[in-house]
Order: sequence, then C-alpha cells, then structure tokens
Amino acid sequence: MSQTAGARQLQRLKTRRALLDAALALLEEQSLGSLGLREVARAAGVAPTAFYRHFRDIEDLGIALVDEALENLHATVRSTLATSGDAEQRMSTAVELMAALVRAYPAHIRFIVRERHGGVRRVREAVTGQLDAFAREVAENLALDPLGAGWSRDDLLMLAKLYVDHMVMTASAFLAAALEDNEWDAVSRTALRQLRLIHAGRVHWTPAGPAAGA
Amino acid sequence: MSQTAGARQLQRLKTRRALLDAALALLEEQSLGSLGLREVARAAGVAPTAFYRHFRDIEDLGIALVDEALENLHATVRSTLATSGDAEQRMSTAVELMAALVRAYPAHIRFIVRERHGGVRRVREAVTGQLDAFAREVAENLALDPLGAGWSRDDLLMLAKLYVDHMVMTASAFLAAALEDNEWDAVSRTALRQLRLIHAGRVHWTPAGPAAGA
DNA sequence: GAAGATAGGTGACAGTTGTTCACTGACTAC
DNA sequence: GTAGTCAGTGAACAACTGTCACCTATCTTC
Repeated sequence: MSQTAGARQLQRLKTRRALLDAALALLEEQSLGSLGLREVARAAGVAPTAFYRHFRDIEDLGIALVDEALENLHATVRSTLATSGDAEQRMSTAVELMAALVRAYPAHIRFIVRERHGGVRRVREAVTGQLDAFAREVAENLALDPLGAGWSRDDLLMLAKLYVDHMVMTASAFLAAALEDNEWDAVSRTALRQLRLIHAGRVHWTPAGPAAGA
Repeated sequence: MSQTAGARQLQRLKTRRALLDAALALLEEQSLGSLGLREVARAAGVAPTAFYRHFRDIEDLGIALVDEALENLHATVRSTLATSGDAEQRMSTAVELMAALVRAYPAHIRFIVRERHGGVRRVREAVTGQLDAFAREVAENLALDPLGAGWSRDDLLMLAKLYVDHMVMTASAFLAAALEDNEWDAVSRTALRQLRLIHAGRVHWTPAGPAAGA
C-alpha cells in the first residue's frame, strides 16, 4: 500500500524536500511573491516541469511551507505552555525555547515572520489564521492559571495576543541578531524583561475597567 | 531658481507622484520585491523609460516610499508623546491617533508593516532603522516621566520597543479589520486594554531584577 | 525670439517567466 | 515476466521583464 516505503515514493519525497529546501534558501533574501517556479526548480536541481508534480504553483508551495513551519512553532508553544514552575522560570524557558527554535529552523521562522504580512493573500491568511489559533490556545491555558481568575474571555484573549505577538517579534529579533555575537544575549535579556513587565501588568491588572486605580 | 514653481518642475513632481501613487496602489496586493518597473509605469500612465528620470530602480522608489510613510508616522508618534493629561487619556488618544493615521494613509501603513520584514534588504533596513529611532525617541520621553525614575537606560529602551512594536501591530490589526465594521472598534478596545496592561506593568515594575517581588 | 536644457516617448534588444505537450525509463502489481 | 503507472525530462510557445540609444516637444534663459 502507500504506507510501506517504496522506492518510488521515497524518490518522490526526496524531490519534494529538495524543492521545499531550495525555496527556503531562496526566501532568505526575497519574499514568496517574487519567487519564481523555474528559479526554485533550478536551485533544487530538477526540471521546471517536475515542479508541477508536487505543487500547483508557488502559492501552493508557500502553504506547504506554512504548515511545516508552524508545526515546529506549535510544538514550541505547547512546550512553553506545558512548562511547570514559577512565573520567572516559565518566562525564561519560554525565551530559551524560542531561541532554540530560531537556531534550529532559521529559514522557516524567517519565512513565517516575513509572510505574516506578506504580499500573497492565501499564504498570509494561512499564517495569521494559525497564529490566531495559537492565541486561542494560549488564552485557554491562561484561564486555567489562578492569575486568570475573574478575567473575561475577551481579556484573556487580548493578553494571549500580546504574548503571541511578542513571541513573533522576539523571533524576528533573534533572526536579526548576528548569530555568534553577544547581540543574541541582548535579545534574550530584552525579551525576558518585556515578558516580566507584561507579567507584572497581569498581576496588577484590574479586569473591571479603566478607572479602578490602586 | 529651483525654489520657484516652474511649470517644468511642476509636471515633474506630478509624474513622480503618479509613480509613487501607482506603486502604492499595486503594493496593496503584492510586496515590493515582486513589483515591476514597467508595471508601475503602466499604472502611472507613463512610458517605462520615464521611470528612470525619477528613480534608479524599484528599490529606490521603495526607499522614497519609506521616507514618505514614516514622515506621517513620525508626526503621529510626536503627537502621541506630546499629549498631556493622565495616563488613561494619553493611552486612548494614542490609539485614536493611530486609527486616524491608518484611515488617512492605509496604503502607506500597509507598505511599512509589510516591508518591515520584507524581502528587499535596503528597504527593510530603512524601515527598521526608522522604527529604532522612534523607540529611542520614545525612550527619551519616558525618561522625563516621573514613572521612569530609577529606570536604567536599557530598561527604558526595552519598554519603548514594546510600545513601538505594539503600535505597529495595532496598525496592522486596523488594516485587517473591515473598514466599516464594528471590528474596527474591537481592535481599538483590544489595543487600549493591552496598553493599559503594559502601563500597569510599568507602574509595578521593579527595575532592579527578577527576584524582587512585592 | 533664438539656443539650450530636459521631461517624457519610441522602438528595439536579450533574457526570463509560466505553461503545454509528448517523451523516457525505472518502479510496481499481477 | 510483462503490462501499466508515474516521477522527471526536453523542447517549444507567447508574454513579459529591465535597459538601451535615440528622438520629440515643451519650457527656460538670455
């Protein structure tokens, strides 16, 4: 059946991977919209027509990359949420997990950050849709926390969005930092302090309304 | 001299504007990297070669757009910083000013949000450079506030970056919201509550370090 | 009002793009 | 062992791209 290895399927997957990897490499210095089908095929070492055996067009390939990239990201989000310990520990492991993810899959992360606001509609919607789903997942998790007691569903979601946005911006900052420099640590520290500040706001938040000061 | 009107210079500026506007319109549905010189010229109603009289290439046009767009953004930032009143008032006018800016120049804002992480290096660097400058400007302003007393320069900058990122994300959210819908109000309210939360964190921040709880 | 400057237009070029079609040859299933 | 499936190839196409040298018509300057 289709489950067993099969030298045919194996070669097929290999070519598909070559196309995806070639695209990721090219996307380091351009955006999906300006990526050419022939360009990708050439970089992957296959004929242009072979591209069609795997993807309808570049947009289709883009969506495959979104799925791939956000699978990794989702794993990191879940690991972050599953972390136990006090707030300080959880925040620092969150930053560390993000740093590890960027180190492991820089091209994927760059792709997500870029195409989140990119020029290809369907891909952009795929990314934002997934990030929204992450926000909802985070919100559900926040609801379980004692700190979330008394918060409205809406407030939990707005906090979750803040966390998700911060996560993406941190990823972007890691990408911008030179890989070997101490810039990397600076990004870590800044991200961590921002998380602490948001956390402090969360602790002292008055869910009711604006005019309920200390 | 070159200062007086001059029918020649006038026509020149008119064409230049036509090119910029045509580009902005086309950029609504694609990114700068995939924009063609001929495409822009065609949309502007001029011959392809006329493009060269105004810009070296598309990248050059992009940088002109960055200057233009960030001039507007800068004005909004300054207005926000110059707002007087208590924190609550300042935050809500900040959101209102941002909403007004997006309504007035949606194409410019979309361009900035998109190309901030876009595929054209020099343009991306121009945007991030300017946004960093905004962050420094905000940080200087935060230092003047009584709330900022005792904060290190680094901490002020990390807070300022949080504000600037939040501003850009809010602008993006406004763009995504249907213009006439109540979605627009939802974005306003979410952004405002996020600002309140950050503000609460700022009030209860302990600049010294992590383990200095209440 | 003549001479010069210059914004914009013409036509052409070599190169690239996406897509099509008919094809080859290795693998699979019977 | 043979017939069929199918991933990948090669050549060809019309359309498009950025760039070029050259031309035109209008404004500006003296």
